[in-house]
Amino acid sequence: MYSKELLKGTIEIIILKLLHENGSMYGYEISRQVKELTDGKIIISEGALYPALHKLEAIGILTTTTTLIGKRQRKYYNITDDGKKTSVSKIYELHSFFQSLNQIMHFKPATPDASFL
Amino acid sequence: MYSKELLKGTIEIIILKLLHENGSMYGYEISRQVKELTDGKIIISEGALYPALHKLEAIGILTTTTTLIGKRQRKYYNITDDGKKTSVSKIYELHSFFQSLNQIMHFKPATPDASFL
DNA sequence: TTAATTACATAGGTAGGCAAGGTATGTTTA
DNA sequence: TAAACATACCTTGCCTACCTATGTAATTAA
Repeated sequence: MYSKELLKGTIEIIILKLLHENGSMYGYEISRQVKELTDGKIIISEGALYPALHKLEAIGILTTTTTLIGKRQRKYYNITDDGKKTSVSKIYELHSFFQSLNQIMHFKPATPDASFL
Repeated sequence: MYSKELLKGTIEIIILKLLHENGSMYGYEISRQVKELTDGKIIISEGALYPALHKLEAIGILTTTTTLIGKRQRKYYNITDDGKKTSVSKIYELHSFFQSLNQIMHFKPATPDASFL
């Protein structure tokens, strides 16, 4: 696992990115998918995930629909049109930040690339 | 300027990277150089910079030598051998984190690259 | 002579994320 | 059949890195 500080500010963007791609997901599914996509290297804890989802719902970025699978509830988070716009701008911001950081870190040649949407 | 949260966890790494490259710098110089390298897009505030430098000094990553320029003091921070090791591992960690994030964000093709040292 | 820049520093507040805990159902395995 | 693990939701309390604001003081430019 990485230094806990690095993840700050990125969790919300990760959530929005996944929801933008998939339209609708439930909390546990999001946490699983992040773990799977990163080979277990990025783990979003529940104490970070659920408060973040609730906040995004509260500000109208997400809506929820709850269903029952057997007796167990499952709460789907759906991204709104507003959320999609927010998602795009946040992803863009993260990408720009990376490029700025690269000007210091020289991780790789700065190849402008906007294929992330 | 970027979301303040994104910078979290990276300030220390930025400081170590610059000091590893230049051997010795003073606080104000570091803040200027970060601003210049990133075209003003990344600003390290003094309230973040000086506490970070003091912390790194306290744990033996940096040493200091104070000189006088006219009547004004200037405090140079020098990176120790221990600091160089820390620097390398932190930079590597940041690079790995970026690669993991890319597996979610698809910013660009994941081209393994270790030319950042 | 006033403003901007250089150069250091600290105090107080914010907020995101973590650790830990709680509740409950479903499934596997020993 | 019992224990262990996985699924699925959630909250509280705490940490700490960072920001804003403020302070001091010398130097330089307008």
